[in-house]
Amino acid sequence: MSNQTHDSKLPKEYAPQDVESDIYKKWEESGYFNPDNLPGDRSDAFTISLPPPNATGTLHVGHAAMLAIEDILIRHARMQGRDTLWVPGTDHAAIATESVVIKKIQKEERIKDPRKELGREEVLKRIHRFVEESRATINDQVRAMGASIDWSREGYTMEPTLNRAVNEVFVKMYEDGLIYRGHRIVNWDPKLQTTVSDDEIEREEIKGKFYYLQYGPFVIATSRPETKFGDKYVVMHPDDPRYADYKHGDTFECEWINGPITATVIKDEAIDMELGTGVMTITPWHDHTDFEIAKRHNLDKEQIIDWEGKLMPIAGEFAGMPIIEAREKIIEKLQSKGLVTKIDEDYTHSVAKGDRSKGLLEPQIKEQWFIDVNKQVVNWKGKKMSLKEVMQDTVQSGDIAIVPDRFEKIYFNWIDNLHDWCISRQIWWGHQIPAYYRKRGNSKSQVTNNKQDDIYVGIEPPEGEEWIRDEDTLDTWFSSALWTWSTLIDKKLSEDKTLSLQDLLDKSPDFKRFHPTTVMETGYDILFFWVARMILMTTYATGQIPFKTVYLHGLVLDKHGKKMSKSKPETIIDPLEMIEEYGTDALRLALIVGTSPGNNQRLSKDKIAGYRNFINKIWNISRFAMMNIDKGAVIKVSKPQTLADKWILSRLNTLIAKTDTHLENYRLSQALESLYDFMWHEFADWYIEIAKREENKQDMLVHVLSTMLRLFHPFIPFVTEHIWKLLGNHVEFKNLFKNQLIVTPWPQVDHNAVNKETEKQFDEFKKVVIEIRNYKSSNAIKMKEQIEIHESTAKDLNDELADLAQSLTHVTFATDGQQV
RNA sequence: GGACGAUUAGCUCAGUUGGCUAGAGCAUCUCGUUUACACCGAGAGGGUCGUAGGUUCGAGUCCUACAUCGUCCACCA
Repeated sequence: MSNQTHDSKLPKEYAPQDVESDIYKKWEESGYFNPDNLPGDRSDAFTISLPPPNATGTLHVGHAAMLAIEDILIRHARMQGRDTLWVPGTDHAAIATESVVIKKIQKEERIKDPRKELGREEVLKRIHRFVEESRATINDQVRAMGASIDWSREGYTMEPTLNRAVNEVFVKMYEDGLIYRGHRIVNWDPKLQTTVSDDEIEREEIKGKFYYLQYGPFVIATSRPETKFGDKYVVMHPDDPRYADYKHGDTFECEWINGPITATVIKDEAIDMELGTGVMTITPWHDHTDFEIAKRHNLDKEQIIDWEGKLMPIAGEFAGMPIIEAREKIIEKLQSKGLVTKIDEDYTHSVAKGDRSKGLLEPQIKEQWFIDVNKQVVNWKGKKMSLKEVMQDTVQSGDIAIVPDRFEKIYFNWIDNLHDWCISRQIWWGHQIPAYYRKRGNSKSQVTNNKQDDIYVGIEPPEGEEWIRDEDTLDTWFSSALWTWSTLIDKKLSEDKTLSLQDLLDKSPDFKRFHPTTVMETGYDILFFWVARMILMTTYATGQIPFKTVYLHGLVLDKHGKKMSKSKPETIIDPLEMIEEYGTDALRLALIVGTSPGNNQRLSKDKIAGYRNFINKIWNISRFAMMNIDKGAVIKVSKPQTLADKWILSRLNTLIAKTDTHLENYRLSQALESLYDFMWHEFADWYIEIAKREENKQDMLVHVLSTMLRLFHPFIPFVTEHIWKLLGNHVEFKNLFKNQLIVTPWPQVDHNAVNKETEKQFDEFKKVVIEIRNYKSSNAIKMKEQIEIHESTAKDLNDELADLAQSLTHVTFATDGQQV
């Protein structure tokens, strides 16, 4: 029974589950999420690109927080009459998705090595299908959060338009010499069989052994003896007095793991004299520092560990062994030769692990594609700058602001340490690199991507069958970095291959209308991965900044301040379960109140339940109003009659101004706390209590309530929309309810209504009432029908207020405020 | 090793450019079924704002040092 239109039968408790999905449907049908359909004249664009959730898994509570924050900003802007767009989309999440699907195939179909057994085409087909399914699931969950997203503009990092953008940027960078292919030391993940970028590394402190080995006349120290087979260079600082007798380039014979070798002395300033013995041997193939030293002195490099993480034939009897296993055995052998001088059993050092695979990474030399971050060829503000410099400039100049601003320091710190970005990945799922190779001359051997090949880089494949495309795909962040503008490119236009990238941008109406975007709201944990790279790629490709403000939220932790993790299901708060139990609005409040940008927050069911109670309070305030207002009444905003009226109007307008200021400065939590406090502790606790005792409150009640519904709407869209409709059915008021949905306008401050003197008077009155109640409470036991009131307490009140005070305290005292 | 945070009531946290007699929610205690709400109402207790200095008419807020916890970064052999 739909009894909710009969006010007398409005239930005492608000049941979000009964109304939320219908309300969302109405919103979608209204078309208001699409700025093209918004009423009014709108020119000032307000755009947010939704950070695309990964195509894997489901929505977690971190996503929920992100959606709540962005929806608040978006709804507020829309109600203010701005040209408001929120673009959604999905990220293909290359490595993450591919490994999830591979594992799924292995488990469900018992195919050991899907890549080998099914082939590239079939595997990609499966991944596509998987992504389609999980995209639909995620989008429904985004809807459940109430996000007022323009679904008609949904983007996807693997769609043709974005692929076009990716290829265009790649080619442009290649032609500018910003993308190059070269043998560099990369982070190799033996588990996933691909390179990963510096930012995809997790470092972990581990305890291990530290071995001191006799190497000819020197003692060298290492934690990785298994890399030492090929070491034939011994390096020391040129100024080290201990080794002054040895000259750069000196050679000597010495006994080593698998027999005698000839070693060469190298002097290099990278050596720390204080550390260990001040001497080390180098393994350029498997260590970043060593690689740099070898490069400086043009030394030989040799691979010791293969791509699976096993020792190569150079290791002799140890060949084929995994490194950990080999380590002990090598030491045993060295010990038998008397070459181990000392073993430090308790040595902490850090190791690199892949943040996806969690497996140990091995530095390897490999020919890969890189983006040069130091080459000064980027046009920016009339100068030639490097990508690094442009990234610095955007924030330094204030073009982009980061909230909270302390992250600007962290951002600069990251740029200072930034190396060339390795962008090629040896996986299938992703944007394939638009590079093609052709064997030079008439060699019959296979194309090997080496220097002897011709290279062609372009949007379209080159003519001729002998060209073979690079098998590798691009780092997923390469495409995500284009997100703010690639999603605004007109999809039809992008099919026209005759247009340049610049043409595409110039001719895409959405790009011109909505870019740069207004706010990028995302977690601080992907500041480097994504935010910085959007700045890098967007400034380069479009000449524009991607966004004006970066708002960073913190992590959502469990009740005990721990990260929620899949391995500990009891710590996980599932947003969908919370929505089911408490309603979306309550969850949204719990995710916003008490949080501040850049700081982690704790979430518990208790907190959500607390805000569920508040939602119900709003419901009952509205219920009271509707029970006390004649059905079908035509409401006008009449002049305030009593002190209480003037007071609530003054407070209401102060609140509107305060809410505006807070929201403009991204202080969402404080905006909400002011609203909460007014609604409950001023409107409900005082004004409504007085409204029960004073006459003619209909106009004022509708005015305050409808204003509050609008102020609250960005934060708690469902319950406010629901009440808005009920109220619209109940009374007529300034035509505000006729369009049924709360879209516009945002309440304006009536400065005339703000009166500090009135507020002060009312505060005095409140004080008296509280004092009486307090007195009554402390004398509860002796009290019967009446109570003695000190003259001083009530003497300031006029007759009218004295009556009111009596009524509010259920105390009778004599007229003139005299004691009884 | 470098950088950045946090430290405010029993718990979780706000506190905007220095003006605060330091706030909220939860928890605790007392009272209360007054026709919006027990997912409620009325009241109470509870903090020398990590420590030590400094700047200022005035500091939770700015500066310095220290302590504890946490996060990020780094090519320590």
